[in-house]
Amino acid sequence: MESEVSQCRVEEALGIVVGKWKPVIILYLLHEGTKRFSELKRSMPGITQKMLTKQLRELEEEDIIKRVVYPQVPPKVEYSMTDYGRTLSPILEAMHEWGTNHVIHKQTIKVVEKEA
Amino acid sequence: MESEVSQCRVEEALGIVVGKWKPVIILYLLHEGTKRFSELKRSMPGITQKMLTKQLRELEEEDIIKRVVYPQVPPKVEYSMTDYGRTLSPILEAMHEWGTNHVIHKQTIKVVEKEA
DNA sequence: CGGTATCCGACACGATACTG
DNA sequence: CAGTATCGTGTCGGATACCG
Repeated sequence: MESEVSQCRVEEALGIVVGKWKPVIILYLLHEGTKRFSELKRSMPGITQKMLTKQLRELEEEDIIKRVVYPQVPPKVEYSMTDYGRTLSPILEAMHEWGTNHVIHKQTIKVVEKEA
Repeated sequence: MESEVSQCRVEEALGIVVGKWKPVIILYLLHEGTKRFSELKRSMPGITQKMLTKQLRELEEEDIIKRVVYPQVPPKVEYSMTDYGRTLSPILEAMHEWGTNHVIHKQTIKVVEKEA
């Protein structure tokens, strides 16, 4: 098996989860199930409607989340993970765990550097 | 356990591996061991010296890779993964695998859409 | 309620040239 | 060989305003 740099498919996965709010959205929907647009917005202080809409559309485009519109007034739109989207769960959880540890590791590095 | 959006640490991990060439560099060093700057450059067609240097410096900064300079003429610099950097391996491999499957999945989606 | 439309700044990335 | 330095560009994300 040749170690061909050109056939690295990490970018394919990264492209899905990269984005200021995408990991948060995915983890939130994974843990909380189905949520309305306004609930998502309320759960993410600082996000603008434009950004939330954009990130949701991109995730929907990649079949990670499902968007259901209820034709009524006032409008109601619900978002949830697709079965396929749920396959991202191990990766996201692994990154969350690694990231948590990394925060600690960075402190360790700084201490070592100071002692040197 | 509260599902607090603000304490999502996925970004911490993402910040390390995001970058046009970082996943490629990491996977290459994971698989091939220690490599010189020129070997890395030769293995990544299209990368510029500036970008390679920058990505390597950032990975070194986070203690993912190790940089060893041999004080001689002409210069020789070797790069390799740190033990800590190797802890990224499961995540990178998982993303590579997921990404490989995603390429196939996208085709499936398009077919389904056309039939609809 | 759940969106669009428009403008704008920051920065990632690239091309190119120069250096100990 | 293994880098800097400089300049240019496109995309991402934020602020703000308006709409069915």
